[in-house]
Amino acid sequence: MNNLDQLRMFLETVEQGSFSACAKKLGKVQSAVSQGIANLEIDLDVQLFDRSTRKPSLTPEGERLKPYAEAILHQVNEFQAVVDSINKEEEALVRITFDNALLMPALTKILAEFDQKFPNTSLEVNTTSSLQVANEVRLGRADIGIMLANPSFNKLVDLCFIGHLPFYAVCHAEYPLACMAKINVGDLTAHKQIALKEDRVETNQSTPLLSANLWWANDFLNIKAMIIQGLGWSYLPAHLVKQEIEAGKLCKLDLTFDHKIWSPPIDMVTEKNHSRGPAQEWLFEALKGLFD
Amino acid sequence: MNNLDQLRMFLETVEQGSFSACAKKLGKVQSAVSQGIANLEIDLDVQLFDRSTRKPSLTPEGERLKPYAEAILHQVNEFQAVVDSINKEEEALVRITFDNALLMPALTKILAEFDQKFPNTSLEVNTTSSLQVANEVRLGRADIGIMLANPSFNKLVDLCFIGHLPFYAVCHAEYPLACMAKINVGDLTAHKQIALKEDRVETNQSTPLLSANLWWANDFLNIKAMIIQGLGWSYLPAHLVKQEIEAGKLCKLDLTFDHKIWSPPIDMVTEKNHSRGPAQEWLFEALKGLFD
DNA sequence: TATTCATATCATTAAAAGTGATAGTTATTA
DNA sequence: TAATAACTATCACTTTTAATGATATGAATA
Repeated sequence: MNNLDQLRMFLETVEQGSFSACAKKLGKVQSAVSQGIANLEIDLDVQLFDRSTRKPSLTPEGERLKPYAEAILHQVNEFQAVVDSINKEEEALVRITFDNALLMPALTKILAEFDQKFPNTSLEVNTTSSLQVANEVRLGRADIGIMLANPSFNKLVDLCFIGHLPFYAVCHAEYPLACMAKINVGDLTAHKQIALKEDRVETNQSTPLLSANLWWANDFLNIKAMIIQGLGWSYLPAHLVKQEIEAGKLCKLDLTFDHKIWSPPIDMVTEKNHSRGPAQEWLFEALKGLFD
Repeated sequence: MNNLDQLRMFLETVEQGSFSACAKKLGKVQSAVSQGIANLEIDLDVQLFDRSTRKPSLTPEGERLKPYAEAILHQVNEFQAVVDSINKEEEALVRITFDNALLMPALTKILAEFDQKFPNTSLEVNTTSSLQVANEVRLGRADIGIMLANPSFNKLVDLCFIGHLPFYAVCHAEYPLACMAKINVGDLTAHKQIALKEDRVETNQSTPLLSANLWWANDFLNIKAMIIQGLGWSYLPAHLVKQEIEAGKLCKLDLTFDHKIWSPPIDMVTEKNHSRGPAQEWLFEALKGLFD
């Protein structure tokens, strides 16, 4: 086997039911198809079509070979798709790293759209702490990062503000604070607050520390699990607790001093002065609308 | 993409590390490869090799396309293998049906060898009762059958004696008969025998019925399960109970009247006056040695 | 620096594929 | 049944594509 055009004729003739219709479809003259398939049959030493009737029909051997021919042409199409992707200068790989507090439905939706638009570009998705995000980008280990904003990085990477991540102060529905109205700072001191350990040296926590009795965790999912156990209260990303609040499993605290929802700013991070291919560019623009 | 030879040159050059070595390997002159790859690059509009050094090395784009090219050629090889199979007149499918008492290691070993010898021939394996086996073959629903011999079929199909299937009389190690020496027919009457329901009208059972208290089952595996439960004793194919006897879980009965092991004859069945392709022929010959 | 090994290029030749005309065959229909 | 329409096979011819062999050039090696 050496000639893909002959395979195309083979399959198109099966599809169309005649050599001349196949020729029309493939933009050739009838005799080209007639000879092409005859040559294929000679090459393989296999009779593919039964020509005793007006319309050529597959022999059992042709029937047996058809799926194999289809598999070849399928692979050829995959190959061509990657060639086209290369010629559009699409990246082979885009790497995105974000704080795992940000793994929300709106984000995974964007990734799904990315898959549709760039089927030939691989995506590497990593989560880490916000502090590490900027580092990963700066060291060239990620192309795009998303993190809780932190001014100490603005010299090392390109930052782009994309919105606020709303946090709710929550506790379990059975926890004493759950049914309490108009909670003030003093009311909290007696209760355990579970807070994110952020390793920030120079700047504040992204959410305030209000209770005297503090526990720490390095991941919001850990904190959520402890809150569900009824161990205390905490500020948690709204998207992480929305379902549980609606189900009545967790409660938002009625804090008198939180005039509006606590919402730390979120930055998108890219390497300084770095050009982007179309896939990365698309993802960059899409992520700007993450909080819309 | 239209030219598989160019893809072969592409991959062989990567393999060999040079155009001239590739040419030697593919039986062409160096300039053919040089031009062939140049044409491929023009056709794809993708630079595959970096020629700045003495030995051409893959560009990142070439690296990215390499596995796709390999996939195409892999499918082409599969295609060619089936073509070769067809030209050796190998069957697309061979169907074998046998009594499920015969599903023994020696048989599955033969099937594994078949897979090695005829990778492009599908195998359909069915089990049924011995009585049905000959019918399946006669009606053209199986190519080869194996069954407990039954003379009533010798007009309808071709029969070929291939050996004896040894049966052991067994019971559970805790069953009263287990430790009894020199059991005679009278000793058995008081115990429950579990026998295969064979639906034979004209001929005898393949194993004798000796107890007055009889239970029936249509599958040796069912009988085995009941024996393991300690429900009674039975004649079972040796290969089905060998392990359990060695493990001391089941016991062979010490029958005074069974001078030698009970071993009904096994016949191989094929359609009358029917020509066989090479795969079926090989399987037929291999199965003759099933009991060696 | 000379040598070796490898690639690119090119004119030429060989092979393969496509074209258009024609004749023959199989269904359809008048 | 004969005429017609719709296909396919074949063939001489043209066009396109691939292979060849010779030569020039450039990179590694000693």
